[in-house]
Amino acid sequence: MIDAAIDLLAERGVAGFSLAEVSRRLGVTAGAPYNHFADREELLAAVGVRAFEALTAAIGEGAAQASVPAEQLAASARSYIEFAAGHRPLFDALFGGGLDKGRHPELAAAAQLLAEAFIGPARTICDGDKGAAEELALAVAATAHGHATFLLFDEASGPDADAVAVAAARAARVTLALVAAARPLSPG
Amino acid sequence: MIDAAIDLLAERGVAGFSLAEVSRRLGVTAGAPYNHFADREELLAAVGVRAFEALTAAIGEGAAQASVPAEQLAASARSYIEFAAGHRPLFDALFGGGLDKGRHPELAAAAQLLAEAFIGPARTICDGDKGAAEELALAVAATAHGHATFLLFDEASGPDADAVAVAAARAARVTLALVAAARPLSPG
DNA sequence: GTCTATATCCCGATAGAC
DNA sequence: GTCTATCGGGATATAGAC
Repeated sequence: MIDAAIDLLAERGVAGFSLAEVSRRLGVTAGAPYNHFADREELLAAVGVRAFEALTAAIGEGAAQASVPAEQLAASARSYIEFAAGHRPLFDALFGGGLDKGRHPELAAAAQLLAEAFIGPARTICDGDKGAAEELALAVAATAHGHATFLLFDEASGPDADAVAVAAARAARVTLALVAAARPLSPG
Repeated sequence: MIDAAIDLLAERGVAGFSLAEVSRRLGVTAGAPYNHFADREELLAAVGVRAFEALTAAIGEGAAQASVPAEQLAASARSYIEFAAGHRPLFDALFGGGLDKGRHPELAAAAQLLAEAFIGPARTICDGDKGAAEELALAVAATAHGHATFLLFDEASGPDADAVAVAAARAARVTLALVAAARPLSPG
């Protein structure tokens, strides 16, 4: 059922997402989902958890292709943007404001895992300084998110492959600059 | 009428935004707005233009409080985050995906003005190199946007003033790092 | 040219059958 | 414990009156 919800969200976006339509696709009547989820918001949260997991996985795969922490972060930023471009409705759903982290702890946990995907390499870079590592990780994630958002805004209808590549490259470049700034004493 | 729409958006968010409710507040019937706007999306776009203008103005006011370009950019980043925290529904509406820039050129123009608010100081910093200036501006804006988004996500219900200040300070710090990276040859 | 009245559709949620 | 049938509410958009 969550799968059907994801498909629907991917097709119609968060606005066109309704329990009734999910039911229709599953071949049941409109009220059936209420036995499995309290309301529309709860199903959305479940989808959000899946989306966070998918994004985290994409980040991880990107990072795995590099060996040095700085490049891992840069690859993560690239993956972040590619994910946003490739799974736009899910991405919108995550940060579009429809989800309330406070009411759904599982969502907070999934978001935390995403954050840690950035914190891992950052910790190595800022070896020892935990606060600096978290700030670097946040800065890199924020950079990736911002570039992703602006890309989606510019390419409102259909993401152009070239534009995605440009945005990803930019974010990676900025990431390396942030890494360099975070360890001014190490060899660049 | 746009004013009423803005008020409604500010109260109920983009999801609870409907032409019917706007009509109700104006004391007219549900179909009246269709003589002034083709459909719901068109009114939303008009509100989006206003929101972009307000954000651009806030950025400008922030920048005006500083004299040196690097500090102007940092102040702009702070203002960006404070605007997001202070006018959350409008901010969500801008980047929540409900707006199609392609179908509403006025929206693209308003977004362009916002971009230029960042490009101005960046141009001074990257004196001469236009490409570098635009890239720096984009990086700063992306950083501000990312920090703002994560702040709103964390503080889902009611933005805490301290959290806003922390996020704003972080974004400003990152901005200064980006400026420093953009002109490695100038005195820091 | 501006609004009212109306038609049509769809959604969320509850109460009750299998 | 899972679904069907249904109620009530509200939104979009059109057709027609002032």
